[in-house]
Amino acid sequence: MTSQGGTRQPKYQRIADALRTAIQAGEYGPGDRLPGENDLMATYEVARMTARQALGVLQNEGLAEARKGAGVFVRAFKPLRRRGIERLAREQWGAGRSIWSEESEERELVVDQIDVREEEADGRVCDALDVPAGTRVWARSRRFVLDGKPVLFALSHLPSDIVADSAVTQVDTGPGGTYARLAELGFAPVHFREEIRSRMPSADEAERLSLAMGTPVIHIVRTAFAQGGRVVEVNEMTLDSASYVLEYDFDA
Amino acid sequence: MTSQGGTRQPKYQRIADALRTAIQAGEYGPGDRLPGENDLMATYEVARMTARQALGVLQNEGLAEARKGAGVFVRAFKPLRRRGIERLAREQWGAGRSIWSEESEERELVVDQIDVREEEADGRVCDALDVPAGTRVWARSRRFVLDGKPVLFALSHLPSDIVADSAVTQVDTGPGGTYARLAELGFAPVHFREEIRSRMPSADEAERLSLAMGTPVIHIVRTAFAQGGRVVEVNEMTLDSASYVLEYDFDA
DNA sequence: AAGTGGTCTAGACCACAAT
DNA sequence: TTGTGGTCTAGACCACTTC
Repeated sequence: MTSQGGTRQPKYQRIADALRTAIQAGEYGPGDRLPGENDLMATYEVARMTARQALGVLQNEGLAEARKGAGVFVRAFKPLRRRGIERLAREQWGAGRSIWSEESEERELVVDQIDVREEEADGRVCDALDVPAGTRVWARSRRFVLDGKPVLFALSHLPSDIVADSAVTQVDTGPGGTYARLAELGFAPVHFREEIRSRMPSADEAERLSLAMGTPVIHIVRTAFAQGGRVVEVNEMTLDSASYVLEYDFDA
Repeated sequence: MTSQGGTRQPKYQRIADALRTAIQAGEYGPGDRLPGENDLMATYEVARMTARQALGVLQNEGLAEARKGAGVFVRAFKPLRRRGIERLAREQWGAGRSIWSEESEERELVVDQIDVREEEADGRVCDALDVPAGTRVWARSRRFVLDGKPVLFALSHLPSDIVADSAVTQVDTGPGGTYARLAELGFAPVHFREEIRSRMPSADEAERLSLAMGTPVIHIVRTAFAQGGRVVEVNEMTLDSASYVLEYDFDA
């Protein structure tokens, strides 16, 4: 009687299925506590590791979240809407508004872990910026924390020969941000390309974004082009997938 | 000596870190076999479940893939590039080309699990289509398999009062596909909105797309608008995140 | 203090893949 | 046939949260 008792499915999957069904039926709402390891051991007559494995399935699916010493809870989602195209319209940053003001209405946005430095671009960045190997660039990295929850980490690279003497090299880039400064320097971005990937986070990323198990990250690489086609910025963003829905609006 | 021996990290994490470092250093390339459970038990002097847990970490990160009876292997990635905006330009489907011909150059594309039926739209679909509850709609679902690997599952809904007597209700929609037929009916899409989310797959989705552990799905909901703003199609797509990079190109 | 999840051990049988 | 990963048991100690 070690494994299946006539059925094809492993015990831990059957237990996970039962819990998942209960969640979807609304028996457990967002934030509710699920039956714990001890409960499952008793009701299903299985060993600790088996009950654990069942709860692990739900966590890996992103449906549940374990809190040490407290229990396993149904996760709640309330993602931000990020309008990929509107938010970069010239009027937005031209008017001195932050690109962030719209999507963080009524919520407390903190930008921390800010780091601004000049360095020699590595191969990957040179490729993206379309500059020769070893070119000097400014690197700006920062983390966005919304209502106490880290939601995004951004790493931006700009060629030094363009931004060297501007506020882009400062922690505070001033009204309208980096793109307003680039415009003043005669390198206003006129075209953008965003590449989107999704994958599971590294342990490092999971920590920086306080990600629960079973939470992928969305990776966006935005390339900004000035008139004439020169690349003026490459911005790599890593987002908590549970905190975002991306939106792109365009004509046929 | 049950858990840590002076260090803060769990053993299984240290083992996983060592393997991850080795992979990133190129000691194990894509497709290579990693040390198995028995190897790890011997070299790190741990129990089976601990070695197992270490390998589980890498699988959940999407870096490795277990093949029963064979071993654990480093995963390989070669994503398709999906150009979100260009691919929907009027010229593409207006000229009778399939929207798919571009991105599947030189590769064998099979469309299977095709299902076309009329039904009463549920609340979620009514909402998305902007029609009253209970409206009749045509539902088209199909799966795309590229070189033997399922990469995408699509479920499209269109209002019956628009498409009822057209080839949209047939398995084969004819040259140019659904959008060409809509154009002939006087409801050519002129505007699109794509909403993008990422999450871990349900067990069902994982099976339909043959997803390895640690592989998120990308969920795209595309809404097509005709002149005047009427919603003519809502298409929900579920993509294997390991098979895709999405690209959006637009002007400031 | 009691209960929870996190880690770990040392066994076991199974289905499957490679040889 | 041998080795692999998949499942499962029955214990154990720990750190943490809640009361």
